[in-house]
Amino acid sequence: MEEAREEPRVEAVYRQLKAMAVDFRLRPGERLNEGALARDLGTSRTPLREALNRLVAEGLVTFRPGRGFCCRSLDAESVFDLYELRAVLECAAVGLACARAGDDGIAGLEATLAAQADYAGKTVREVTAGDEAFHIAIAGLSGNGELVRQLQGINERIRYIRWIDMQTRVRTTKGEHRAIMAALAARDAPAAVAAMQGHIAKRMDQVVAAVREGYSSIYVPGHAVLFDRPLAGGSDDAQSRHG
Amino acid sequence: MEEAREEPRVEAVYRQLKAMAVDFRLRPGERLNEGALARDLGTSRTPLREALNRLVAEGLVTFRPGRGFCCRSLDAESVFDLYELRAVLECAAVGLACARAGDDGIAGLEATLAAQADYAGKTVREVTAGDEAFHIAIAGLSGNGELVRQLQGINERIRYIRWIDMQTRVRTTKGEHRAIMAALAARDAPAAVAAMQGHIAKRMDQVVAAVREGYSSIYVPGHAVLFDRPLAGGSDDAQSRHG
DNA sequence: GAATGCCCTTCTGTATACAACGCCGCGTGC
DNA sequence: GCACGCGGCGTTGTATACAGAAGGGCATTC
Repeated sequence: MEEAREEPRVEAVYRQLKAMAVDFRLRPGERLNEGALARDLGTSRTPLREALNRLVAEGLVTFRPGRGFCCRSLDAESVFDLYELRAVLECAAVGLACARAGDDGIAGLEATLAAQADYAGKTVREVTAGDEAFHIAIAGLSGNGELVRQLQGINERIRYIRWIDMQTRVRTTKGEHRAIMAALAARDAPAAVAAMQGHIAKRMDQVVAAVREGYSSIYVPGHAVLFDRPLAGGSDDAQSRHG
Repeated sequence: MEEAREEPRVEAVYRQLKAMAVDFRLRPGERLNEGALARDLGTSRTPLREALNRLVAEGLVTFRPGRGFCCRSLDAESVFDLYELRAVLECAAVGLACARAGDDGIAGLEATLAAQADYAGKTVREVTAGDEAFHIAIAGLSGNGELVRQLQGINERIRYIRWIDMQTRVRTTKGEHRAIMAALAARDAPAAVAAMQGHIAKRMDQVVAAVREGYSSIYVPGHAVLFDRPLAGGSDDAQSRHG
């Protein structure tokens, strides 16, 4: 079972467009030319517009009647709001997970975390995907499917920022994840929530400050290639070697 | 300035379809015939499908490739998840509002609440709209636009259930709202969060139980007319008169 | 020289046409 | 008698055509 071989045009277009919007290959403020975009994606305008409408509802693309679609912009306020919302949801998730997760679920999460221990040779994209997967897995352990769904929507909108952030913060992430994991394994909800809150809030401060102080060249062309460059470091002991 | 006189077809279609989906005039499980629906709405299939795609992304409509669109269904699990998520978001909102709301914002909210005191002659739809508006206004005072946005999306999905719930619970709502308002005015975040949590959790238990125990005729045809019937009661003193 | 109005181009908004797929009923074969 | 296959009908999926609006450039006028 490689994949469902029946994939409608619009589905492929949708996924491609989403990927383009997430990593800002569609630049904000710039009107998307439907004709050209449809040609590039090898389709017609009808499925293209259907896909774009879905992305509008998800907040990845904006739409102004008569003027067409354009990619969202990431100002400091939106980033702050999204990070704050993410913190709220993830803290709630980990608290619920402490109460509801099965032992096998926690064991599985620990295994996943262990598998991510060595990030040597991985790209920023891959490491960030692992980070996101860890957080989503916790949300999954909360048992609330809607919570997972909302969180995924938020993740898509801040993924670009997390890529940037992850370029410099790889090493501190792991320890914080371990602390969250430990509290979760101990079913210590207050500790888990506190650890999660601290984990996200620290990132939020750094990220929002960066966006606010004019580093709004977050979406510069050519930036994206950095995310596919393998990282230098090895296991988490690398941190002490650098110290 | 009555309204922006330039309203594209798709926008009108979208709002009409959303209204139909919210109050389950589109019945769940039943395939929507695009041709017929387009004819009914006086448009063609293209804008109809664009609107439906937006509703899919919002979770009001589901879509299965090759088989078309149909209205979401509200099983007990979804309702539980949505209420739980709503509680998480609203508790966070009221906590943030305690810290951030301006005095004028709080005054405005108090005025709104006072204006809702008398529900004599109002329909369930109207009273529920007021209830929702109160909660959304609190979220607005949190200063987090994304939080408001997410909450509105959730509200649309559970509005039908709140209509049903509100038929019997009108009177208790008001006192609870006053308690939340008082804690918010006193900037007492823990009390406000606790009041909000209790307010929503109480409703959640009742509502989920009702859905779970086979009262899944929540979306029976003809049910909707009840929501447009004026209520009997008067001001909140009515409660003591009944007691 | 600058500003404003008009025309042209290009793009969006919507309808419609056609192709492909799924669904249902019937017939045939085992 | 049951199951499998086939064909017709209806629906969805996609392309394309056309109309209307927005934006830009040029000319004209003050």
